[in-house]
Amino acid sequence: MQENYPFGDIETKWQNFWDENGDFKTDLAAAKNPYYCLMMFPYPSGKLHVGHGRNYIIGDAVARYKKMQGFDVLTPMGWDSFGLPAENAAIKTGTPPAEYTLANIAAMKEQLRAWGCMYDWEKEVTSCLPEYYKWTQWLFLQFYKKGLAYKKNSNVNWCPSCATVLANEQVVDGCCERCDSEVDQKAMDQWFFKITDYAQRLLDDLDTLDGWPTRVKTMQKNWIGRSEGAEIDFPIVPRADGAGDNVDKIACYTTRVDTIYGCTYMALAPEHPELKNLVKGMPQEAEVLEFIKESSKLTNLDREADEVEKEGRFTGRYLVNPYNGEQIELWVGNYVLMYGTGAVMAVPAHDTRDFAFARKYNLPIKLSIQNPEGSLVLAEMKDAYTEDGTCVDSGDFSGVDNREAIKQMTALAEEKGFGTGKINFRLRDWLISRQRYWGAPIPMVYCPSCGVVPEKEENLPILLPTDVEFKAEGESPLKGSATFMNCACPQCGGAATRESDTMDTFVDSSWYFLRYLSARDASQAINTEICNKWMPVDQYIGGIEHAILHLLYARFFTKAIKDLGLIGFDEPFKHLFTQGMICKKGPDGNLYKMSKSKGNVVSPEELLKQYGADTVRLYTLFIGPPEKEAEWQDTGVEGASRFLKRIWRRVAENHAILCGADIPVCPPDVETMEAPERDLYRKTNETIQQITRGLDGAFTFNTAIAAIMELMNAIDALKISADSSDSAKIVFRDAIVNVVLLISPFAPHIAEELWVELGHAPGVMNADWPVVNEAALKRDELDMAVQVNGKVRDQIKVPASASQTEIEAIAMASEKIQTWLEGKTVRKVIVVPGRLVNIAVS
RNA sequence: GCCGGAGUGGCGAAAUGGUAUACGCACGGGAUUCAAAAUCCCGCGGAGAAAUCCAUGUGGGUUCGAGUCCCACCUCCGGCACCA
Repeated sequence: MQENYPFGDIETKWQNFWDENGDFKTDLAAAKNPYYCLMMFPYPSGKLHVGHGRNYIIGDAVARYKKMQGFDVLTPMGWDSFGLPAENAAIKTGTPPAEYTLANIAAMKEQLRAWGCMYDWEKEVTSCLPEYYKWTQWLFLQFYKKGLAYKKNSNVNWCPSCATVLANEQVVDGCCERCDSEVDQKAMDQWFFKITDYAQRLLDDLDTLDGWPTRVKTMQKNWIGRSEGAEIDFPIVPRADGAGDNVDKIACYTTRVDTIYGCTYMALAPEHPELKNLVKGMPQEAEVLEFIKESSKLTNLDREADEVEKEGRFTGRYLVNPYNGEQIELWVGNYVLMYGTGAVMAVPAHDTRDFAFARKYNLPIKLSIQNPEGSLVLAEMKDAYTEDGTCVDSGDFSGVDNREAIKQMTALAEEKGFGTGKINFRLRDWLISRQRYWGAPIPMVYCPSCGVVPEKEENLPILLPTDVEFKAEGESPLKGSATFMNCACPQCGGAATRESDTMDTFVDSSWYFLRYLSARDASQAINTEICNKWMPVDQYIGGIEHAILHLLYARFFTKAIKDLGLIGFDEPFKHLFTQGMICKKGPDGNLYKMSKSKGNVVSPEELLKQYGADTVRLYTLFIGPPEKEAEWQDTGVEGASRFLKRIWRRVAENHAILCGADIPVCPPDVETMEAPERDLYRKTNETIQQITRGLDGAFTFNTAIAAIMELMNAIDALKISADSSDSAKIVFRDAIVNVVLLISPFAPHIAEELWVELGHAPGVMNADWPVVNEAALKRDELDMAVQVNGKVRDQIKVPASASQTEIEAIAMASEKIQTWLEGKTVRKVIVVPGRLVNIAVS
């Protein structure tokens, strides 16, 4: 056996072996013990850095571990391959998006392979290929039939730089998530998915996701934003001049109907649909219209500012509070959003924003909730009181607890017909239209006689045309393609035009995990039987950055597809693991997540050449707890490399002993061992126990690897040589074999090579995960600490069989302890078997 | 502002309420070597000559015993944020 660790040779060798052997191919129908290990599929940007690598390395370690535990593991990989970068590359270089994308996929496949990550490529899905997007389009049609896909003209988020609309989820601080340009509001006809129909289910089912990090569940809960309240109609006081209005009342949504007796004005959103009519012909009209104009300009900037001055204008109109018949002023306020009804009843005494607004414009303030101490005095209030309390000056409700009043007052509104209890969600419908080329075309047709018509299923896929021109500005490239745009109406056969928008790429990634299970099936999108067998995904692994967008959409799709009768489960991912990002110090000395723009990217190529894949994998897993962020340090890689070399060297140095025919092939026998051998044998089994426990609960790869390092230290402590006893050699060999088994999910290539060197048939990944020998863990004697008043004062050895009283006696007999007890009264002695004795003295 | 998470050596970090600092990195010393690299051995929180004392962001509390549990506060990170 070679003295030096030839990582380059063995890594190529075993990667080829796994391929040829089909070690990661899964027979979906025949599998008896399915385990679906899923990693978020990447956008094929062309190059992965070691930060991306963490996701695949963790996933591969889990897959290999589960395989050794006897599961039929499915680990597929695919490509989230529609999206803007390919289109931007086309604008820049003229390379067609398909060509650019497929070249990147090929390059990244090689990178993944070089890392030793094994996937069942027979199940590969590529979202930009017609075989896949045909079924994305098909799902769109099913959603359309069910009323889940609809078209609406609305104000949408428009990114001028990407020249496309964005979903609310893709707007961050008023800017485009992708390019950081400021997002405008624009009225457009757009396609939406009715995710709001599922708001309640998306919220409720979060409680069933025990295997998800609470952090992610909380983020989704906040995003869905459920609130319980009431919608109350305020009648409009007719104009003095007798001119009519379109409506005779304004509805407002409130979660605090209990404060309504303190309502002193109402404020409308500047975008409120009735606002312009209500002020028409009023003396205030010009001023209000000017205000609307200014506010709409400010909308985006507002979002970025921490606190924007609340401003408003009186409309000249009045409303009636239906509870007490009082007339209140109707205002327009820049702080009111077009959310709920776009109108808020203002209760300055009990809402911070209304308080500030009322102070600014000298509007009346009325107390309607008294705090439990009864100490609120209106004249002394510096800010609104927003807590619970008792209703005051609230007609029949005075004296009622405010939480109770909400129920009673809502009931009254329903009884009298001027209001109703209502639940509101912050979540809006999902805008999926994109005015871009590189996405799945929305399979809808516009016919002059039939109107909006869905394409026939048998005509799918609606292929992306190739006769298009890519320009940085202007309309969607699809609009310029006559071959694409002109079509026959699916209903009447007459000349018609296609929808020129394509779907948001998040649509593609909302169901790919189902498609892996029937990736080559040209006859249907989803194989119900196989899906029900393999889903939900046992372990999903990906970045925290997808906590809301992708994971919420995928959950919505799963529920909608279930309602279509295609699958039998509500939630797609049983366990979710979100790994932390890998950061590195940039040239300026600050820590950033790895990115090209910060100049702190570590490419795997150089590292693989210098150290090999196993070293990079080992370091990536050892760097820290996998769910936390970690800082990449080049010296750390060196350490991982050193450790693998050390394992290799131990096997090479002791090859004769490890494979020698002169040692009996039999399991270690605890009864006949000398003490040092027993210590090592115990350590080996303790290590197996610790690592197995760690990997089953959380993914404590870092401590698992530390445990293997400790075991290696213990192996070296035995100082084996040719002259050692058979018993010692057997224990030594057992320890080395277990090191190889335990490290194999993390550093699979070296493990495979050493496995063979140790005399086994090739294929450590198909070996059984080691099992603890309980007999090895037993001890005759235990080391225990003796504390006096909680401070360690001595170490004692006690027989493992000693009773608590016996342990106490041994502790008390210690000379050191005696000196600490001198002149003191022992009040209490606590014995924690196997750990310590604590003597409390006064 | 609201909701999460975190704060432990020079650094990355360990620790079911039970001996704080495992494991690794860096550093120092020694062995080997003509020399170096590699490797192997030893040391490595602070103060102190030592006994011993002090150390897990700060201050309190519960407990025989707290990094861990409770209360208050400080700092950092993430999410949400005029949602009525």
